[in-house]
This record gives sequence, C-alpha cells and structure tokens, in this order.
Amino acid sequence: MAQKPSIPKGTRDFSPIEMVRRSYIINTIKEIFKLYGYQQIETPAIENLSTLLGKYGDEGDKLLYKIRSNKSLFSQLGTEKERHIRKVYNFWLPQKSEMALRFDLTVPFARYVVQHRNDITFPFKRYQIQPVWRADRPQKGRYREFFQCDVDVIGSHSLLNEVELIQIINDVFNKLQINNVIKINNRKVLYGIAEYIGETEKFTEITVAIDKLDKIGIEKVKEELSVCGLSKKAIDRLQQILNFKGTNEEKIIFLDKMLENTETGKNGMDEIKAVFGYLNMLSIFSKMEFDLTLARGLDYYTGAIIEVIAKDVRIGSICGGGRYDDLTGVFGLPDVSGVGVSFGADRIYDVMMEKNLFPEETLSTTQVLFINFGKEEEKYCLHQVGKLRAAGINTEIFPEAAKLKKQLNYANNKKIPFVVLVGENEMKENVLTVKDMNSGQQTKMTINELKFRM
RNA sequence: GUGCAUGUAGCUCAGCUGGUUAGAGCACCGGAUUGUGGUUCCGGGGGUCGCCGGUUCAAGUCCGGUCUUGCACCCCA
Repeated sequence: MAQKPSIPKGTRDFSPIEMVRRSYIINTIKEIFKLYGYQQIETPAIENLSTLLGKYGDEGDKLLYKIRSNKSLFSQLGTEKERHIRKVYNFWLPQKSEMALRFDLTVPFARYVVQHRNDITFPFKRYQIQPVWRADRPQKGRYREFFQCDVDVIGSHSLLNEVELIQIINDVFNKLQINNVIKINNRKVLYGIAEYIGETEKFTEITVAIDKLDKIGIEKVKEELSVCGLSKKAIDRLQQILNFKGTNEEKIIFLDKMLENTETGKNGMDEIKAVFGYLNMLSIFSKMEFDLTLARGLDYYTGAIIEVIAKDVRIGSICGGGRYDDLTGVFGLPDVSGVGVSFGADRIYDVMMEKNLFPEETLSTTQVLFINFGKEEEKYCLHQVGKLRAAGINTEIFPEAAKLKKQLNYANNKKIPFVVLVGENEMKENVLTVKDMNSGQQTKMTINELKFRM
C-alpha cells in the first residue's frame, strides 16, 4: 500500500458514533437557543482579511489562517517552470493575503449586522453554529478546526440580556449534566481597579497579570507588574484588592466601597450588582462566581465578561463571552451594543467523554431491525418495514440472508433495541416475533401492536 | 512561535545492555451451533515497528532530521 493518507494537524475525522454524540450536544444547545427566541444564521467560512484583522489583538492576528486567491497567486508567477513548481507544490510567494478563515463567529456576526442593518429588527437575537479555525499549536481540547455555538443579542444595552445568557448557560449544562462554574466579571470593574491604583495607562498589563493570579501566585504577579513599571504604592493597593476572599455578596460590598470614587469602576459595579440581583431571584443550578481574576484576552469586550469551566476536568473554558459595545463601529455602524457567549462543542464533547455523560439511549440510531431469512421473507418484511417507517420509526432490514449470529451481532453493535424475526410460521400466522435485545425476551405481535409499543 | 516528551496490529500495550520468522488482550472473520446475539471453546486474517536518512556484520531497540499526538509558556472554545 502507498503512504497512508492523513489530515492536517489539529483537524479530525468524525465517525458515525462520534457524530451521534456531537449531534446530541449541538441539538441540545440549539433547542435551548430556540427556546429563548434566538434565530439562526450562517456566514461563510472565509471572510475578507480586512474584516478579521485587528479585532482579536496581536496574538489573535497571528493565529488567523490566511488564504490567497488563485488570481493573485497566478498574476505574479514568473516563468513557465516556476509556475509548474508552484502549482505542484502549492508554493506561495510571500504576498499580502486577501482572505482568511473565520477565527470566531462574533466578528463575522458584527459584519453581518452592519451589512444587513436595514433588514434587521433590533434587538436582534441570533444563534450560529459553525466551525472556526485557528493556527494555534494543538493540545488536549485545543484544535485548529472546531465548532462554536454562538448566541448573541445585539442592539440592546439592557443587562437583562446578560442575565438571559447566564440562564441559557445554566440550562445547557444542566441538560447535559456537566458540573460547572460560571465565572462572571466586568471589564469596567477591571478598569476601575486600574483607576483606583492610579495606573490607567497600564490597564492591559494589569489585567494580563491579574489573569495569571491563580496560576503563578500573588508574588509573581507583583514581580511582573513591577517589571511593567507600576509603582510600589500601586502594587500594594492592588494586592489589597486581590487578597480579598469571600462570597460573591461580600466581594461586591467590598469592591463597591473600594471603587465608589472611580468613574468607570463604579459603573461596572452597578452592572455587576444589577446582574447578580436578577440572578439571585432566579433558580440557577450552576455555581456562579464573581471572579476578579477573569480578564479574557479578546480585545473587543467592554462590559460583562463570562467564562464557564467544567469541574474536575482540565480542559480550559467550555463556554465564554461578554459584552462588546462597539464592535460594529469598526464596520461603520456605531453605538450598537451586543452581548453574547460561545459554547465550545468540541471541548464539551471531551468533557462528556471523560465523565461518561452520554446517555446510552442517544447512541442508537435505528430502533428496529428486520432479520433477513431469505427471498420470500424479504418481500414480506419490506411491506412491514415500510409501515414502521411511515409511522416515523427508524427501521432497517438486513440486506442479505446472512447467518442469524451475524445479523444479531449487527444489531448489538449498532445498539438497535428491537429485532423482528419473520420466517415461514410468522408469515402464515401474519405476526411478527419481536425480540427485545436488552432482555432477550421474544413476543409475538402484529405490526400494529409493534407500532403502538414504539 | 519557544522548550520538553511521545509514536509497535483497528484499539490498549509488552518487546531486557542492538542478535533468528515482532508478541498478548480486546476487536474482526470462520467453525462448534442450518431460526437466536451480547457469556464459553477452537481456528484464522491482519504490522514496510510514524516517515526519511545515518552508525553497525546486524536496528523496533543507538544517532540526526521530519511529521503526529501530548505537556509547559502564550492564548483561548
């Protein structure tokens, strides 16, 4: 055999069993999105490079998959020989790219909103479930091609939207039975802290350092900030805040007082108080945590930021998002605020596999298998099969009169719960022998009785 | 993008300081059992030891490169 074929690094094939599980996740999420009145859209896999560039920070730009058009490729080819070489080896000269694979669904959505503004009634609640691509180095739970399930509402400043998104998160993970913690913070609060310690120009450095707190510890964070040029006094004031431990309520009271004289910070705390105020009167099963160390790198977030992590599984966040006040502004439509979160279908899959959370019954795609005993039986069965399908029951007939052992094994492997055996006797009596594959019990019944039981 | 590991049958892994035709369990196929599976017994197929090169009389084993997967940094779903 020739060299085995392969797929690019960080991409995966999905087998039937994997697709059944993935569909289970995606359908669950989709149903909940619809339950809250969100409408689906799709956008192209490729966008103009200018649409994506500069929206995700410097790190993000590096991770964009850039694509060259054939036109620009051929227009600058030299000799016939060079042309051949480049064609065969897909060899591209360094040249300005024109397009890129989408990096997330939020920026294309902002572009969509601006482009279709006249057809959209605001607030616009949309969901979008599509793959995205990042030229990142793969690791566990980190792929170069993965699915995001986005829900956003754009064109409304109301904090009710933040609350609704958290309800959705709660519903999704409750349904999927994933043990989780919803971390909530607000960029304005982070900015307020910078205001409070008098270092607003160092806002980015401060958030990046705070973000690492549970990873590298307070001393290293202080060290890092000192290197950035923060004064000793500022660092001490920051430590005072970071050292505070307590419940969400205690943290809110503490910070509220701390930031009462900052402009943006006070604003942020008002938002936090309002959001938690709503959430406390709703029944949310997920653990919620007001987490000051949550920063999130994506440049466009301006208000609430949200991240969900799975308990007991080391895989990073399984859902994340926040409010972006002016993402549409860069496309020429200012003052349209949006907020949304994105569920990582692939990571959710990994968590559910590790924790064994896929319900057994979701794995069977066929409900009834007709055993094939020969030509006469085949003809008889085909009619019965048709009747079950007409009743909406997933049914198949084994395509050849193979040994019973093989046919039953086939049912086992596909986790088909019921098998129907029809031989000479059954045909004469006009009944079916129905075998329950779990208990092994067999019962004779008519086709209508079987339909009724399914 | 930087550093460190990893790779043997479809899957999980043995294979000692280099030494005959590279093994096991599970899975698959066939038989015991011509209409009864998921438990038993017997038999069978399947590997260019990730790929390329080097050292050696001899390489799965040592060396270099490359790719894959994973870990840390970074960032994130």
